[in-house]
Amino acid sequence: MTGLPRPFYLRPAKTVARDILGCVLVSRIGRTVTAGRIVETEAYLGPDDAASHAAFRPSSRELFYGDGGRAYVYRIYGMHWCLNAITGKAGTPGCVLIRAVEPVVGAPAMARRRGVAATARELTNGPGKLTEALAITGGENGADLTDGRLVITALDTPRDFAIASGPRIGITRAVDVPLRFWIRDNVWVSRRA
DNA sequence: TAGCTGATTGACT
DNA sequence: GTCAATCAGCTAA
Repeated sequence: MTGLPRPFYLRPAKTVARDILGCVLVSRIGRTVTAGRIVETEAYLGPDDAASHAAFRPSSRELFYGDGGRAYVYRIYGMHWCLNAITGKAGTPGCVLIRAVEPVVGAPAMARRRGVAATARELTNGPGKLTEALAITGGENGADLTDGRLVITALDTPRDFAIASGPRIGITRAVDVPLRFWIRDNVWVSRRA
C-alpha cells in the first residue's frame, strides 16, 4: 500500500493541514483493514508556536525536526492516543493533528474496537476516538506514512467541498491562532468549540 | 523522588 | 453544564 508521496509532506504544516482534508487514512494494523476520510485537522508549528509539542516537549524533537511524512503518535491525559503527520523538510519542525475522520472501510471492526454502533458518529469524530477505531497506538510512532501499515492516500474523487477554519480546540496556549481546518457541513467533524 | 500538566473522553447533574 | 480517569514527560529539589 502506497500513500501520498514524500514531497506532499515537505511543505508548511498549515498547507498540509488543508490539503490533507478529504484524503483517506488507511490502517492495516491488526487483522482487519480500516480506513477513514480525513475531515478535520489542526496545524502545529515550531518553537514559535507555544501550543506545539516542538516548543515544550523535547523528546519529540527528533521527529519534529526530521523530514515530513512520518507519524507522531503520543499519549494524552494518560489514556488516549493522538495521531499527527510530521510536515516540513528536515530542520523545519511542524505537524498536522488528525482530529476526525469519516469511516470508509471496516466500520464493523471500528465499532468492535470502540464499543459503539457502526453507524454512530462517536466512532471516529475525535482525535482519541479515531486512533482507537483504527487501532493506532504508540507502536506507530515514527512510522512512515508514505508506505507501510499506516498510510494516507488521495481519493480520485474531485475535491468539491468547502474548507472552514478557526481556533484550535482543547489547548491552553496560543488559543486564538486559527490553525484548525475542517470540511464544512461534514457531520463527522468533532463537536465542542 | 515528588509533584504537576495536558492537542480527551465519557459519565453524571 | 461539571468532573474524574490515568500516566508519560516535564520541572524542582
